[in-house]
Amino acid sequence: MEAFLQQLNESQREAVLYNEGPSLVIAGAGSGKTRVLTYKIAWMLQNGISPYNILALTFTNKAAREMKSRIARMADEDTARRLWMGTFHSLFSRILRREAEHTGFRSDFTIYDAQDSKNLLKAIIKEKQLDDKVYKPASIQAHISKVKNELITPERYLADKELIEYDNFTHKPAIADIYMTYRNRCKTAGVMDFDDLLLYTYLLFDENPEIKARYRNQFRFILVDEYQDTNSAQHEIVRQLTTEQHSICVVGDDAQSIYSFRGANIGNILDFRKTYPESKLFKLEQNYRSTQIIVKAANSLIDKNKEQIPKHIYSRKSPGDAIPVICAYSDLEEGYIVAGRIAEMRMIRHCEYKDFVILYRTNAQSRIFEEALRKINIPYRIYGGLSFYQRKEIKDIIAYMRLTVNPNDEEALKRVINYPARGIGDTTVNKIVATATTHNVGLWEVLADPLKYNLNINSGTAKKLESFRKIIYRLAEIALTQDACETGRAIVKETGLLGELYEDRTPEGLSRVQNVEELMSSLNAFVSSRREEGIREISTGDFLAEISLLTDQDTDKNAHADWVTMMTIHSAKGLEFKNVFIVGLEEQLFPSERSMQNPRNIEEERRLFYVALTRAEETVFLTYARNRFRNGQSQSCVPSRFLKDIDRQYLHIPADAAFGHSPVQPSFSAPHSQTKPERYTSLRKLAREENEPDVTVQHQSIGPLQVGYRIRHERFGAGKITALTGENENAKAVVLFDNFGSKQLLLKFARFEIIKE
DNA sequence: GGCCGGGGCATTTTT
DNA sequence: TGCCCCGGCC
Repeated sequence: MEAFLQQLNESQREAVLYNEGPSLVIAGAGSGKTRVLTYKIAWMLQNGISPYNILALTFTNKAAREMKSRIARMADEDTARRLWMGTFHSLFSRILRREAEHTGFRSDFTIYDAQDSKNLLKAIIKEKQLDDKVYKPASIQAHISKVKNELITPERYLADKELIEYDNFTHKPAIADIYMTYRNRCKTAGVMDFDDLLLYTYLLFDENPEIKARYRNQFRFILVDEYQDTNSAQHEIVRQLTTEQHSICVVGDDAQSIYSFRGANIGNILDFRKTYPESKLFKLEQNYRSTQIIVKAANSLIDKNKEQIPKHIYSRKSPGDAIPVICAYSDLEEGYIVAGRIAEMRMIRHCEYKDFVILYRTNAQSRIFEEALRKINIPYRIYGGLSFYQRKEIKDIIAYMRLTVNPNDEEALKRVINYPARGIGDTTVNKIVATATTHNVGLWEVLADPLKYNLNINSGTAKKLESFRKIIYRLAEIALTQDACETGRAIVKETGLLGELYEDRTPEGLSRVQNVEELMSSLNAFVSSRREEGIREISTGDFLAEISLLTDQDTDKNAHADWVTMMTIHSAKGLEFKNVFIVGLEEQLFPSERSMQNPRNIEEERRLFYVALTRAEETVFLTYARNRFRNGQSQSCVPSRFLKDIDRQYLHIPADAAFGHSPVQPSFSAPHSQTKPERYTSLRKLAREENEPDVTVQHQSIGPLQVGYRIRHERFGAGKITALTGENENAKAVVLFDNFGSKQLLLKFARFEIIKE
C-alpha cells in the first residue's frame, strides 16, 4: 500500500490520507478523481476499517461498478462486495426495503420509471377532468419531481402559501391536489418512483431518530462522488448521516455541474464548507488528460463564470495545437466538413475511428452528421436514444414480473391486462380504477374479488378478468417457489408474449424477439452470478430491484469496436477521446435559447462547453454554421458568445470564421513533441499486480485447475487463475479476467473451460 | 384493435 | 422539417 501512495501526486495523496473529519476534494477534469476515491477506500480497508462501515455513493451504476472492480483488485473481491458502494438510489432502496416496517411500504415495493409516473399523472389529470393542455403531464411531472427533491411532501405543499399562490398565479391551482392523489395512488399500489427513493429515505431518518442513529453509527466513513450533481434531498440525507466531525469526503468539480435541470444544486458543493465548517479542502489541479493548450483554453473560458471555487488547472503534457475554429455556410456543410476531417486525420495521423467523437448540444443535430458520415462510409455510433429497458417488449415482460411480485402495481397492471389481447378494454380498466379509488384499495384487490367491491361488469368481462387473474396467480406461485429465471421463462411462455412476437416477421419484429432473448440471457446471467457468489435463492424481486435502477448506459459492450462516436455533451461527461469535434457553436443553440434569460443558466451552459472541451486528449475542433435548418425553416445564425470567451491565443481562426474580432494567426504552430505514455498507465498495471486477496485456505490446485491456468468464463471471458481457495462446496477460484478485473468464482456453479495460452 | 392523418411541438437525462 | 400523440374511422 505504501507503494500505491508513491503513485499518487502530492495533492492526491493528501486527499487520500485525510480521514479525520469532513473534506471537500475539488477534482478538475482529468485529474484522477476516481483514483483518489478508490485509493482512499483501499487505504481505509488496509488500515483495518471494515467495509461495512464505509458508504460510497455515486450517480451511475457504471461509476460504482468501475470503482468496485478497482478496489477488488487492490483489496479483494469479497471485501469489495461488502462495501456499501452504489448509486444513491440503489443503496437507499436497499435501506427502504430493509426498514420497510417503518415506511408504510412493503419490502417488495416495485419501482415506477419516468414513463410510468407520467402515465399515472396523465390518468389522474384525466380522471379529475382537468385540461391536459393546461396541466401538461410532462411539466406536472417535472414540477412534482422538483418539489420532491426539495423534500416537500403533499402535506407540506398544501401548507406552503408561496407554492399555492404561485400555482394560482400560473392558473394551475390543482397541482397540489394532483400531487396528493399521485402520492396516495403510489402508496396503495405499493410503488415508489425514483424521487421517492430519496424522499422516503429522508423521511425514514427524520421520523425515526434511532434508525438514523444506527446508520450514522454504521457509516463512519462516507464518500460521495460527483458532489456537484447532488440535489437537495441527497445533500440532506448525507447531512442526516453525518456529524460535523464525521469522516465525510465529497469529491466533485463545480466547473462540471451541468444537471441543474434535473434538480442538481451547485450550491451543495459551493457551500460545503459552510455546511461543514471544520472541513478541509483539497484541490486536484493537475490534468493528466489534455494538452496544455486545451487546458488553458478551457481555463480561460470558465474564468468568465462568477460562481466558482478558485482553482488553477494545469497540464504537463505537450502544448499541442491551437484549436481550429471552423465556420460552415450551413448545417449541411458543417456535416461534410467534420466527416471530411475525420477521414483525413485518420489517414494522415493514423488515428482510428474510435479516437473521434462529435459532441453536440441537442440530439436533433445528430442526423446531419449521420448522413455525412454514411455518405463517405465512416462507421459511427450514436449514444442515447431509447434504452434497452425502455423498449416496449422488454417493459411488457418486466411489467409481468412486477405483477408477480406486487400485483397492486397499477401501471404494470394497466400495461399488460390486455396484452396480449384478452378483450379487456379501457372501459373495464377505468371501472376497476374507479372502484379501487372509491374503496381506497389497490387494483388487484378489486380484481381478486370483484363482487366484494360491486364491480359493475357483465359476465363475459368477468370471465376474461378471471382468466387474467389466473395467469397472474400461476406466475406468482412460480415466482414464490422458483428462481427468477424460471419465472421469466414462465412469463414468456404462459402469457403468449413470445408467440405474439414470433408472428411478426419484419426486421423490427425480429429485433424484438432478439431483445427478449437478451433479457432472458441477462436474467440467466444474474441468477448464475448470484449463485457463484454463494447465494441460493434468487427471486424475481431481487432481479427487479436490480434492473429497475439500471440503464443500458451501463452496458458498454462493443466499447472497443472501431467507430466514430456521436453524443450530446451531457452524456460525454466523464469520458475522454483523442479528438473531439464540438459542433453547432451558435447563439440560441449553444447557449440554448432557453438559457438566455438567466445568467445562472448561461453559466451552466458555459460549464457545459467546459465539459466538452476537457473531453479531448489531443485535438479539439470548434465548428459553427452560418445558416441552419431549425423547426422547419432555415435560420441565419450568429457564432456563439462562448467562442469569444476563449482566450484567442489558443484558437486558430481562419479569415472566413471570424467572429467579433479580426482574424489572427495562431500563436502556437505546434512543435510536435508526441505525447509520452502517461504515468497513469504504468500505475494502473502496478496497482493490479500488488493486490491478490488474502484468503484463508490456499491451494496450488483443485481438481484439474491450477493456479496460473487460463480459463474462459461464459460471461467474463478469458482470465488467469490467481488463487484457489476453500474446500469442496466452498471451493473458489480467484480469477483475474482480462476485461472484468478480479472475480471469485464458486466452483460448484461457475461455468468456464480451461484454455491454453 | 389497428391504421391513418391532423395538430402541436420542438434542450440537456440518470435513477 | 419531422416526430409523437391523439382521435376518428374501418
